[in-house]
Amino acid sequence: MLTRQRKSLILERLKADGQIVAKGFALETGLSEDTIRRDLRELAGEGLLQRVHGGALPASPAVADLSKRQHIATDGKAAIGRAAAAMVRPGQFVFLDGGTTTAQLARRLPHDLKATVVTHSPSIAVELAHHPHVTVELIGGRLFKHSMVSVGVAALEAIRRIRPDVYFMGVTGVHEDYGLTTGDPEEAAIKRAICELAAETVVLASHEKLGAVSPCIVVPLSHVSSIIAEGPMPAKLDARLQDLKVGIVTV
Amino acid sequence: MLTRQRKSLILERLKADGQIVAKGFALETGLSEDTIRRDLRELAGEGLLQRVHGGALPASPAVADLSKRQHIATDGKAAIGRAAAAMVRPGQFVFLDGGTTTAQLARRLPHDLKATVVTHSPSIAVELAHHPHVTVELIGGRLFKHSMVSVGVAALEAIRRIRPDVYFMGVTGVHEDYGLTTGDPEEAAIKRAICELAAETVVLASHEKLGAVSPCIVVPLSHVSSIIAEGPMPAKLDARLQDLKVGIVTV
DNA sequence: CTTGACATTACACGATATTGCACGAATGAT
DNA sequence: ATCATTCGTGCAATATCGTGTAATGTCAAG
Repeated sequence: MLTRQRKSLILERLKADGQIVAKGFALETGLSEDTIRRDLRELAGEGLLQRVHGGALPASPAVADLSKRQHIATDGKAAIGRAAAAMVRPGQFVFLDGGTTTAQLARRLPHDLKATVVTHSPSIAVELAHHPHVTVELIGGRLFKHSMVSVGVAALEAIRRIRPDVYFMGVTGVHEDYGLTTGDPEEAAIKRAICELAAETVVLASHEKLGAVSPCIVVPLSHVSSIIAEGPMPAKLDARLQDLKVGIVTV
Repeated sequence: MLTRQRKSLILERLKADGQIVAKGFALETGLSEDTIRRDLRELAGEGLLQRVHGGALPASPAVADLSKRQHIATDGKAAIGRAAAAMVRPGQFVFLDGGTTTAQLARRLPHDLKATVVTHSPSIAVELAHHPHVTVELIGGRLFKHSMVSVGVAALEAIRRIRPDVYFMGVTGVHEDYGLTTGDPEEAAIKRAICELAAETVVLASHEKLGAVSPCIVVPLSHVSSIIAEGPMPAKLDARLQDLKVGIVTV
């Protein structure tokens, strides 16, 4: 990777996330920490960003407006995204769910990854536009604005035609008895369909989802291959997952 | 290999990949690194690319992502967007093309408008998420990242099932003889399909598009109901449009 | 056909830039 | 106060750059 590209990548990320963590960024990009640190120092010298211990912040503190702050995902979601991104193998055919956590995943995919990503979320698609070697396949349908995903029969029909290697699913509840749940019945149906077609299903769950239950059941826990969760797993849920031989990754 | 060929090969590759690595390119082409470097230096001298250590990057930050381009929308595009937004009637079934101009349209739609908007562009869909009473229908397909629109057979198939009241089309060329043109054949085909299905087609053209021609023909001017253009219309084009009874709105 | 002017290319080499590593200093967390 | 990170600097290894030079190829005039 060329120096210039690296630097613009850093600035881009900085604008998107509102921060850069030197070590994390080095890991994501596969570059050495030294190089990243050097770049950060130089960019700071040019006044393009503000160097801080551990990473960097945008040069102008004005960027800290409220709308952007909302977009800054919690550290937990970022960590989940990073862990999930690391699971994607080159050449795979991946289905990405909608939601802020999966958006983090999309952003964290290695910059040089060659793969095909299918999604029913326009915001995820926009996110993936920056990845030069990722082919994006968009699932159409009626847009459910709350979650920013396509739903309805058109979406279902399009989904039925694909067989993803792995489905990264976002949910609002992961419960030992009720399984995976979400708030909208249409969305639940779509998730269910994808889950049944995908060879593997990986669930991304930030802390508040663990042990929680939402109105609509997606699938029981037995349909899940792995779960990437934030923080400590509640004992009951953990036991249940172990029982079902579901892979557990905590970040 | 001739110098000219080499140079155009370099520029072509640069446009496709967004970067050139001197050593790698030399290896691929079987040419010596010196030659490549010389070419790069010369091209940089002509301002056709940007020389960096290790290779070269595109001269214009035109490759800068669409989101950036949207934010620097010209006043003209904003005005076109506003005029077009005013044409939308409540309850209509509208197809919105991708592109920066149509993004302006989406942003300018009255906040209380009740209508259905179909689009094959995820960025337009994201834009429309803020409109509480607009139902959004997304057309899926393979994502053509340059323009951020779905293309391919899947997109075409989905489009064939709808009959929009009005199609707001963006193009890169509006010419008295060649009609409407754009840069990508797939995209042109999609535009053509939508145009044929829509009851009305309204073309949005910022100033630089008037009288211009791009490689791929979409449809002749006779297929257009109205055109919303920025600034003075070239005389020939104006005459031709009048002839064909195409409505003309200048902003 | 030969010759010489000119352009292009490949190679050599010193100069410069980049990178990764080591180590002591600085920083932040416990 | 202690400890683990993170930082910054110096340094050596490597990669890349630009220039000079010789070799090769092209072309037109003689």
